[in-house]
Amino acid sequence: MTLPLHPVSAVGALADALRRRVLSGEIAPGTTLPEQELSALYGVARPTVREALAVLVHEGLLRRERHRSAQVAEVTVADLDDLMFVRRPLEELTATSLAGRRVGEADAALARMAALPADAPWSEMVAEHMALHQALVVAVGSPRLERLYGMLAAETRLGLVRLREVYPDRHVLVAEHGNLLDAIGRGPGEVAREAVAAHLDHGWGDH
Amino acid sequence: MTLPLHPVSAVGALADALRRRVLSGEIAPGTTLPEQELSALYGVARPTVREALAVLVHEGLLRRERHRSAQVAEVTVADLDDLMFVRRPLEELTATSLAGRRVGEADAALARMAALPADAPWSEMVAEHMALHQALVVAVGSPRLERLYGMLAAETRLGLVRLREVYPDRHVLVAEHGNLLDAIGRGPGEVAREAVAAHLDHGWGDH
DNA sequence: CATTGTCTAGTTGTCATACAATCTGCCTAC
DNA sequence: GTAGGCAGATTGTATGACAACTAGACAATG
Repeated sequence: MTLPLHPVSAVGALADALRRRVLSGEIAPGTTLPEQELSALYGVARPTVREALAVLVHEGLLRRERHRSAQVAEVTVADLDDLMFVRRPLEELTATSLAGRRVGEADAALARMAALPADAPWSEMVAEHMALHQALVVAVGSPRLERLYGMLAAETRLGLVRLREVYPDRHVLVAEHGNLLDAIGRGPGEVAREAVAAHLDHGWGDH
Repeated sequence: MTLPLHPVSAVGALADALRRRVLSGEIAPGTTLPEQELSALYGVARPTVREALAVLVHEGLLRRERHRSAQVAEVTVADLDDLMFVRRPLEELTATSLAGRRVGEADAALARMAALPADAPWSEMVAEHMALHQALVVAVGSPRLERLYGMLAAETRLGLVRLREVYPDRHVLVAEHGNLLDAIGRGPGEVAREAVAAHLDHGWGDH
């Protein structure tokens, strides 16, 4: 078996860089991103910029209309609700599929989350949180589930960054995910599914 | 409210054309699609071709590796299973969300399906079938559900074209979908969900 | 005053061309 | 027969250009 080592393409690198800046909040929602400007800023050709923008548009981080500059997406409360609406069945599918299994990668992410110092930036918490869910999805071993979840992941993360108030105490977040992993690892499918439901309900029913 | 009328872009038109040819089976799985060739064939520039290919790759119709021509995806049985695996929760979500509603567009698609002459090409059957499911998804009104389903739709369709043997008698297909729409329109969420499960189980448990 | 027509500047959509990096297949040498 | 290397083909990226389109300002008209 050959290991896929990832030669970075210019588009990929640029997409990564932009994604990081958007997710960190450095580029505010609504900001326009003219292609020329990015081309000059990063020293790449405009077609390269276009492809990178297309990637981010597909991820839901940017929006683009004909003959108008790409804009950083504004995430409304309605968007977050919609996001949860479609995320739920996928998370449930993940949990029931994994029922009875313990996912090492997810446990590791939880451990890193728990080990974060109290004054660590919220964005790191979010990053580990996403890594945990991502690990679960990958463990299922369904390429399409992974693709679908990936599409939602970036947008979810963008939303989380803006909703940090939901979890005033970070320990609650850690504990909740501990329960989730336990329920998946221990119980039959039904238990795992309920744990997911409880988890998703917590921060989202009210705002 | 502004109605979105969409002027066709060159990329969009090219993507449509290629999609049609792939889905109709005119271009066999495994066929390579060199960019130059397409560029010359359709009389558009290579960057335009690249963007169009990127769209189809995202839809799962084509696969591309670095420095290799794009290929029409081969749909294995494992792929179809995986496809159903992720489609199921989304279809269930759709059905439960719509429970108690009758979707005019879906009924119309069903009617068109029933009206197809016995010797109509199978691909038309497939097209109306997809239109029906698409109509249901759209009726839910969740932009993200629509996006996710759209990603799976093209691939599903590619698979259906190769599995026409599942439904030797077309009337069965029509009847089954009639039942599905009825169950959704009539019953509470649970009934609708079961109807979906029954529908998806039929052609797929065995092959 | 409100509406409409027009102009201008800026940005994107597309094209043409070119070159470097890389893969593939074939050919040669051992 | 296998290893090594060469040539052709194809993609990845860059450069430059022009047409199409949008938005905003401004003048003309009712």
